[in-house]
Amino acid sequence: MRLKNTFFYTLRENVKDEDSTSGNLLVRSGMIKKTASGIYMFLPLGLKVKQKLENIIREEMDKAGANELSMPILLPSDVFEASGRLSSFGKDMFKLKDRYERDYLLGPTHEELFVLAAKEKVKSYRDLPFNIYQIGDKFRDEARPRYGLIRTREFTMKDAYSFDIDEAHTDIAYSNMTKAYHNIFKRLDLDYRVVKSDTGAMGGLLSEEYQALSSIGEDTLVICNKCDFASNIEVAEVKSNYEKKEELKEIEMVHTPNVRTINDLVNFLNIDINDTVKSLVYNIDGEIVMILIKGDRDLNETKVKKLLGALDMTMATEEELKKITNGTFGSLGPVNIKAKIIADNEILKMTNFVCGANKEDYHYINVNLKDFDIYKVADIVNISENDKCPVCGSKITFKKGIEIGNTFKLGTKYSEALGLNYLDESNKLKPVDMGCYGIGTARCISAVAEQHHDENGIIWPLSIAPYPVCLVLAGNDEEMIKTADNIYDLLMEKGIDVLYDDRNERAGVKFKDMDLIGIPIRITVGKKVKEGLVEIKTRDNKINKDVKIEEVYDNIKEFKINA
RNA sequence: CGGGAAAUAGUUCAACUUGGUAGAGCACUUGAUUUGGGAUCAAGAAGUUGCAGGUUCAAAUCCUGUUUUCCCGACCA
Repeated sequence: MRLKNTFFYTLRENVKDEDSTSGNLLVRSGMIKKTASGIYMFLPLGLKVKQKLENIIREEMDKAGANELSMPILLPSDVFEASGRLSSFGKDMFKLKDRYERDYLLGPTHEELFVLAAKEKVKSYRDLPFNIYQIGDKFRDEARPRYGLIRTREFTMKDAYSFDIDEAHTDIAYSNMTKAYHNIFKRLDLDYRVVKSDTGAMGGLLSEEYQALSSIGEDTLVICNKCDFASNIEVAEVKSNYEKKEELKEIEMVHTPNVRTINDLVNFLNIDINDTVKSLVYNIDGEIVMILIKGDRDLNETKVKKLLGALDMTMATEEELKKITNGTFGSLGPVNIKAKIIADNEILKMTNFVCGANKEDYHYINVNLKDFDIYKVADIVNISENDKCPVCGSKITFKKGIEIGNTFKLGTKYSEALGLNYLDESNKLKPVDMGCYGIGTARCISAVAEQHHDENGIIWPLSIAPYPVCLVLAGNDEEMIKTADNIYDLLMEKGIDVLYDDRNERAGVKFKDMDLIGIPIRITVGKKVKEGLVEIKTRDNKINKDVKIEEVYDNIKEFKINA
């Protein structure tokens, strides 16, 4: 494409409403533009990248035997009522009414519709297995959109669903998808990890996430330095070997003026943080519950929810706190509390510890298990970098990741809720076993830009660069123009998509722009045309050489652009 | 949803404290000189100061409301 007379622009300065490097680069290079919080335009260059990425996904999905289809975005609410997710998605859904006041919503996800589609086909075990997918837009009213395309309210996603007769067969479909995912993310040149994760609102048996490593990642990944253990922190098991055995002393109340936090407490009483217990009060599905963890630990709400089968948990308000104690937030403890108590595993190994006395400015010392009743004990804290790998006991490392894809074994949750059954060989009615596989396509674009850039701009991998090759006309005498025109015509004829910068700009401006938008291969037609030479340079600076004009195509061929 | 900051030309910001003709850099237009890493000089064009109300002779500036955006946190298949 010739740049002159096309919709192309770049910005020299960062914009103020983008918070991430990748977001700013994508905006400055004229690929995307924010319309409202979490809503973006895709401009010509950005759309090219998006389409290339989607085509890679499409190729790999089709190769894996999946069939593409397209689902509507505007959905009647009752589709979600049947599966019970109208309430579990809650505020995240964009809701609207039609002219007859009937309830509709913009689809935040499409499991229900895919099940409805499958019901049309599936009658017998002979109709299974199959895998269907779409690449389409989802709408979620995120509380806090951020980081460019990483967390948006309208976004494109590939979602695929496998349908099988039982779990064993879903396993086959699942590993098939796993292979396809590795192919896809390798082609995008992403540095990523596969981690175990929470099944969350999806429900189901197993969930794995594909996480692109990045400092702006919103997820914390726990990775073993030795074995292949890798997990999202929200489900990483804590195997603590903490234990302290002492002769039990008698509980005693002490005056602790202005002590509010665990750190205050440790400093004031001059004690080991391991001898303190943090008491947290939560409203869990309407019930006020106290949760006990060792003073240096952070609570993992995902684990608590899973333990109780709860949907919603928020920290108690002052009003809610008053229902169970006269104490205030800085002085809570389990002794004589009027609430169920849930304790972390480590609490059982502690003796003579310190906790709040449910009376402002007072704490108990020498508290022991005999001083209160525990309703449930479980692993409910976040793993820390000081903990050991729960599988092999080696050292672990934390990394930040952007969730670019996930895969679920759903089991029969949706097929049972929505009546997707088949007749097996013995004429028995059975629910279909399902798997579900997502990729956040727009999010991948940001992840790639986040991992591949330098101070001058984006460095796209060949696979999704808006154009693989740019041709810079660095001068305006006739011989140069003629040479550049010829090269352009030749390469286009050979099927190579060239971005020809024939603008009436100085060479420096063109170089800067081509670097910013990140075209992987640059051909420069300049002064050396007189000697019969042009320059070939790659954006990553690995190649920078002069070649004979008649050998340009042979050189470009070596990059295997259309392979 | 809680806490904080902000909204002025396409964009990044100034002017607000102490009310009185809204300025600059980048981008844009024209001309000259330049021409391989975001050129220089000169001359221009560009704004209902987010919106609505109020105070005042006079409001970008003070007051009230409202909307939007951003940040920290909560939340988040």
